[in-house]
Amino acid sequence: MFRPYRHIVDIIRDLVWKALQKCKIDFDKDNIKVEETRSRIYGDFFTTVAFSVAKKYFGEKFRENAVSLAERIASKINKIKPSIIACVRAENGYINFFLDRGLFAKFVIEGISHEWEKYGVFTSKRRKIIVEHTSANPIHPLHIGHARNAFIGDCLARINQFIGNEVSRRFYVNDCGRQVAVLMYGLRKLKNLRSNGVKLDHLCGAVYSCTASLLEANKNLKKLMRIVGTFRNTLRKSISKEKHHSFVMETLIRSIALGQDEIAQKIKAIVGDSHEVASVVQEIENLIKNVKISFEILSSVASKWPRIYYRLNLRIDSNADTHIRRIMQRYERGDRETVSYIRETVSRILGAIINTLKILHITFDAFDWESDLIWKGLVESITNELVKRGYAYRDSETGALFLNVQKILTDFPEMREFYFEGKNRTIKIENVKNPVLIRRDGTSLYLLRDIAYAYYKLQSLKVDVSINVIGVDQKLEQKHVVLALRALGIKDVLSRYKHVAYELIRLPGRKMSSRRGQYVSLDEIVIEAIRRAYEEITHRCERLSNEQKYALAKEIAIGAIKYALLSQAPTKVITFDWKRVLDFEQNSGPFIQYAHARAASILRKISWKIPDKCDLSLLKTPEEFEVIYKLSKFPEVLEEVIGTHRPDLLVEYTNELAMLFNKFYQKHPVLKAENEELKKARLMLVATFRRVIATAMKLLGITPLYRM
RNA sequence: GGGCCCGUGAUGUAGUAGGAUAGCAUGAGGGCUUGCGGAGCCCUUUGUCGCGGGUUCGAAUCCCGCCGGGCCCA
Repeated sequence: MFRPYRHIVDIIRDLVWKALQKCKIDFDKDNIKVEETRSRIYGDFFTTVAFSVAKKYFGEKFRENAVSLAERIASKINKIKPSIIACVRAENGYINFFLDRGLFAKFVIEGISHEWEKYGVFTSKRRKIIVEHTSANPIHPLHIGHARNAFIGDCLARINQFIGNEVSRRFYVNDCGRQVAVLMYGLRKLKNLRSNGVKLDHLCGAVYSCTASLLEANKNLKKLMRIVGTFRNTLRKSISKEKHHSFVMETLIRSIALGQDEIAQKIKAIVGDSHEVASVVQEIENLIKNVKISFEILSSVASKWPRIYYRLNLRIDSNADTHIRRIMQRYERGDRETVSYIRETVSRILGAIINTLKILHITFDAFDWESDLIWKGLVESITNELVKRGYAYRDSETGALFLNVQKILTDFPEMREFYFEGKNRTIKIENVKNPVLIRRDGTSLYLLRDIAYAYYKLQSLKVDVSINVIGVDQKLEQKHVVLALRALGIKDVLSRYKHVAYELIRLPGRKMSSRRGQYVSLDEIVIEAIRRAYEEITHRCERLSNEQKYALAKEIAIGAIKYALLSQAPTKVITFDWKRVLDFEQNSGPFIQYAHARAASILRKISWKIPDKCDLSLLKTPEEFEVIYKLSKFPEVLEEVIGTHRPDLLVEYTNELAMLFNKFYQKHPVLKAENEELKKARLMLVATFRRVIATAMKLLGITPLYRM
């Protein structure tokens, strides 16, 4: 383990602490904050410890004391400092540290070359870890929302593996939900459906969207009809006194239903605005809005997949819901025919999904089927255990089985802060709502199966930590999972089960939805990106063969897509934009690949024979120093990424590193350096840079390119 | 109605365990190449850090209230 940045910070902290002691000032060493300066005019590191001390010991005359204190500390440090710190200056209460750039260069580059491809590993602890990610419903193609999930999960898995953890990448196959049953129902209605060369996940996605949209539209229509009936009665009652003709009511209903707002307004004016009438009108208007939306969706789905849509439209049953529920029940029960049909279909769709991910260099170690958890009896035993321990109860009124979150929060105080996120003063435990685990009709909810799965991962697979990349919309549900695990006796659940929440990707103006067929599929993005990259390459390198060009274009395209999606903090909502995803300019995947290729090109010219001995302390120019300084922070960045689950920090780091290298490259010749010694030292710097950025890129899942 | 997240130049963003002149990219304008690969580099331009209070020597950062967007639960 080599952590140069941290090493220097420790040295400085130690110096400051010793100086404080000499000044007879008592101050906790861990509270001495040493940071990187924002601008080099203030040196390379600084500390504000003088302010903290002044605040602690002198309330008034604060400023004077801080300033003079900083000066005293600085002069003390100057007497005892090691040679790697060139000088220490007090300015305005700040204490600034200037490195000896030559010694620093030697220290950092020698250290890195000792570790080489292992540089960046910041811990020696070995742990068994699961990273569960993507876990998309196996009924439609992946869209960019899933891509964000996959990239975050894959990056975290890669880093964990890199630092020496035993990592298992898992995909949770959600095959017991209603969605799968809906798809199966649709497929059955479309016997002998031909794929015509369409990838299976895309074909099934179309069937699913069409089926689900039709079902939703029917449901909304039925609801509307029902309420219109009620509305008539209400109106009759409230208007009869005024002896309006029923003709008026009919016209009102029709005008609302047809969206003739003006007419509706006029009639409402005549009828009058009793509360009763107003609320029913409101309800009808909402329902009509829903019906309208349903039909808009239907028309968009129909125009996308006319063949499937029209065939389905003719064949769908009026009681389709019953059929679907029956499919679910048969599957859960293990009915042989249903099982083999669903298993086979889902496996094939899953295969198509895996293919998409494989192109993006994302693979899995295991697929955990939801149905297996049920068939093995795990869900049942978890339920029994929760009941036995008194954390699940049957509600006499509703007949449903609830998870007793209130009791868990009462019994385990440490879970309160987690659940309320620090703001436990405003909410009371008795106001918390207990979630349902099993409905009255005996069907279980996702929550229960998710609890079983989480329990399985931690206890049966015996891992230290389970990292779960799941959208923020699941936040509450994930909290319930953690609470349930605590109730089941896992005491250290808070440190072992991590929900990595990421925001969803939106289409301009609306949410992405597989159910409604509104999405941009990952496959089409990949294809388009490769096409763009291929075009670009054709302009640049004419000599390459078509296969070589294609292979390069593929890696560049993948780099661009991954970069675009990983570069933003997971907490931010991304609105999808082709321009951003296909950006090959600066601050992009290809940009860092280009920097790597430039360094590789230099090294290729010396046949990769990196000088073994050279005077690294010759590397003193600002451009050289900045690259080295950035290199020294690599392990710290990885630690931060692991601690916060934020791959965007690594993306940012890599981009900055590439930028600094480009600046160095532009200004200082390497192979044509002023003298032989300097050339060797710069070659060493280039080799070290290439090594570190290659590691960083691999951790992001972006392929380092040697030519492009 | 209750809770969580986000709000930073025209656009997309970094910085939020308080610290110096708010960093970067895109866009726009100008310049650099017979080269260690120009998918690059340099310069110019654009900010009431959503709004209003408060705490502090010091606030984009912490506290309170509001506004806008997203999500979850009703």
